[in-house]
Amino acid sequence: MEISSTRSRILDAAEQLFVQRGFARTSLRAITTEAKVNLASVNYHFGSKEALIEAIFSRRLELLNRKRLVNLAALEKEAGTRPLQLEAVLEAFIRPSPRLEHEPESGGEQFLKLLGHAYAEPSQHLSVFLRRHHQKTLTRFQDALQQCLSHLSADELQWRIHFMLGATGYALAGQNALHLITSTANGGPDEAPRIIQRLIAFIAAGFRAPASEPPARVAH
Amino acid sequence: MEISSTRSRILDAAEQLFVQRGFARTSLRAITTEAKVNLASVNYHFGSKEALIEAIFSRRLELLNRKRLVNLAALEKEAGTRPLQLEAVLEAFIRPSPRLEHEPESGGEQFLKLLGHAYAEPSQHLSVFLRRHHQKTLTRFQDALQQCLSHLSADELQWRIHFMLGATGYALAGQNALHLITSTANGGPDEAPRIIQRLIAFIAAGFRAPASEPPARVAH
DNA sequence: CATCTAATCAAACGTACGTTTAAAACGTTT
DNA sequence: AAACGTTTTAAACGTACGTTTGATTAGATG
Repeated sequence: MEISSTRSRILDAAEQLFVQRGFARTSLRAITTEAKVNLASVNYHFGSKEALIEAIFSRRLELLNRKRLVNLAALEKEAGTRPLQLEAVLEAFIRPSPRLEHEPESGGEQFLKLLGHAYAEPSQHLSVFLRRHHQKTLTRFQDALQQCLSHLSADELQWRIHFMLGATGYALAGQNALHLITSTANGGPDEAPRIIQRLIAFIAAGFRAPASEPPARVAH
Repeated sequence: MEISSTRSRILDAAEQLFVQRGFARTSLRAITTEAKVNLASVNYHFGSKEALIEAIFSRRLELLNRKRLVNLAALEKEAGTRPLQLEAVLEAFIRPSPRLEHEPESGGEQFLKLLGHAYAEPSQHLSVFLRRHHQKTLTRFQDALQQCLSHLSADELQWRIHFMLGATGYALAGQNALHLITSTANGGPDEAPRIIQRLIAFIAAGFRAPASEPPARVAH
């Protein structure tokens, strides 16, 4: 049973165009032309452009975060009473990113770029929406990481998670910064597993760093 | 001699509004109203909205990258023939970020948020512009880092620089992700030095991680 | 076959936008 | 004070946008 060809055609076309051009600079007319549907059908099926954007994120994020939680649960089950391995936890979090394990059927290869846009986008509404979607997953992983890294205070851990999100998002979302450096590294399509491996090595070391002591009060 | 009160008023107002609302959703009318100047003066002084955006970035990035290079040069001079210390190089790069050493006179406190927007913005024109501005600084720092980290291949180093940029930008640009985690960490205004210290500890450890070996070819 | 609901369609609406124009005001030079 | 280039101003232009409307079609229900 197909829920509505029109509905999904809009979602697919919109996602693709939003990735390429961003939210504001992608018009409903461009979306409906690409999707080969009538202009009014967006407002009919979704209500508004903003609601369409949310629908796109819901579709991907639910799957993404579910996979992350499933991975983590499997990890914990396998470990039994032994402590979790840091790298394994990180991999459980990062692996499900749509772009990495390219899933052609779901077409979500470039979705992470969209997440990047969303976090940079200063729309209050959207960021509240994203927070709601991520919260459960993040607190869950925070607990798991705290177990691996008992030498870190909760504060310190949160900051490092923050850094991890930044490094991950940036690494996966764009080639932009890659070419900032005169690049010898060409990102072939199958470099993805290599990137994730490098990323995890980098982040794991960052997490394992000794807690930084408070800054000394300097006279000037 | 004041170059033009109108010109700088536009730059200041535009920068502030762009940070708050993004590029696309900030109209010239909003900018000129905020700046208390005539609508047409933007096109008179800058030519177009896009040129205005570039002017804003030029103003900040030139100062930012100059400071970074000056810091690095001072570091090298001080070190003489001895190898540079990794943390010092990282600090030379990150410290000049306008938000951290808040310089009220230049008003660039929130400029990093704008950089975040720019990198997420899929406008080809803007990203080319930014690349041009950053290139010299980044290759310079890449060389310095390579000296500190001779165990890393050029490829591996570039990726780690990439990760660094992500973590840094994300950490400094937004409180967004902070509150993704149910946050006990409240970011007081003078937490900035603490953040930078944590950030450098995290990144330095990431850089020092042993080079990740190529992934084993798995049958499935 | 009649009836009803959901979906599609072409067309139009109102608005907000970046940009242009042409006149006025200003400041400096002669 | 006259002439000139520069800057400011109010008004308008044309366009592209998100959304709404009302008619039409399609498919299910009785």
